[in-house]
Amino acid sequence: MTKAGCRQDIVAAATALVDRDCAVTLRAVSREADIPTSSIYLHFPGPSAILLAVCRTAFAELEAAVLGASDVLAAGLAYLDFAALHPRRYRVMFGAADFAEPALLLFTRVLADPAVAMTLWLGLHGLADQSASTRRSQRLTELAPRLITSLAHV
Amino acid sequence: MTKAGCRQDIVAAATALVDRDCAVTLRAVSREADIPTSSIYLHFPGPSAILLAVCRTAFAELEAAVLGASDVLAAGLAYLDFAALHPRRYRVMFGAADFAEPALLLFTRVLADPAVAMTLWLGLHGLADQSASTRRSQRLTELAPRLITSLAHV
DNA sequence: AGCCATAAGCTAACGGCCGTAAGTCTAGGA
DNA sequence: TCCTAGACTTACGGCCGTTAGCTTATGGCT
Repeated sequence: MTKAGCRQDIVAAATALVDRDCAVTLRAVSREADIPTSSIYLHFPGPSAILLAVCRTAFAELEAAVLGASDVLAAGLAYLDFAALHPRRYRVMFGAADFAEPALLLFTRVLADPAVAMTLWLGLHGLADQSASTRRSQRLTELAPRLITSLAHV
Repeated sequence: MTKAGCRQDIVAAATALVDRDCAVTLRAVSREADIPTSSIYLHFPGPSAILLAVCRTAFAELEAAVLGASDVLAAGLAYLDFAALHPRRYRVMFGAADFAEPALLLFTRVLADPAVAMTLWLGLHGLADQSASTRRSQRLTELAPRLITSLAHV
């Protein structure tokens, strides 16, 4: 038997590339997953489809974390934790792909008022996006709870 | 006399590429500015230096707009206006490059308390980053003033 | 004024990585 | 046994960064 991997292996390999912030190219993915480049076409039509799959998987994880929280503060902190834990993945989700709409919907499930939900998410996103790129995380996490409670009571 | 352009032409060409969200490669810039590729080396050591110059120029413009505002609300709106007017440039500034520190400093000049300045900027950045990528701008601009005043009085 | 060193401007090419596809080989069911 | 579909190798064309080398203009010196 040969390998040629399965869809899941490919997504895992691509995710690893994202986390190391390498470019997600067919060749890089095939190297990472140790399968021939052209075998990828058996599972995906092209590179962008792989990236989309990575984002969908990552978003599902983020969604579970947020919905598993007991109150608004915990949900906000869970959101920020995800971004701090997987900074590159977070940036790809809202940079290359556009998962803003699903994220918004996510917070309307936590916080009924849509305007407040949007405001909260925008603030969280600003913080998450920046904590993803710099070494300011210390200062940022300190004021996260204040930011969240402030935004949730506009 | 020949062309070969000058530093300014190169930055302008690269900025145009960013705004059209094309990749800023030496060859793309040289095509855009109508100069030979290798002439770029007379002004820049490589592609990333060009992108940095683009970001610096854009940030100077953003800074002028924010500092020209009369009060905090106007400053916040000026910040958002810039992002809405030059969405790709904004994303490159805080994505590829990291202009978070300067932006933070900028708001400590508008708003004395550093913690409040940071909170305000994080909220603005979240909104700006998302208004840059989607057609939600309508809904977003409506709640911008509320967001700003709410954040500026944490 | 005439000449030459120097630097600017440019063409062309090298090697590398990319997406994609054509073609070969192999295993396993009809 | 033959046929089909998965797995794989190889190659094509394109864009990239970078550099070597040619041509042309410039400016100081005799």
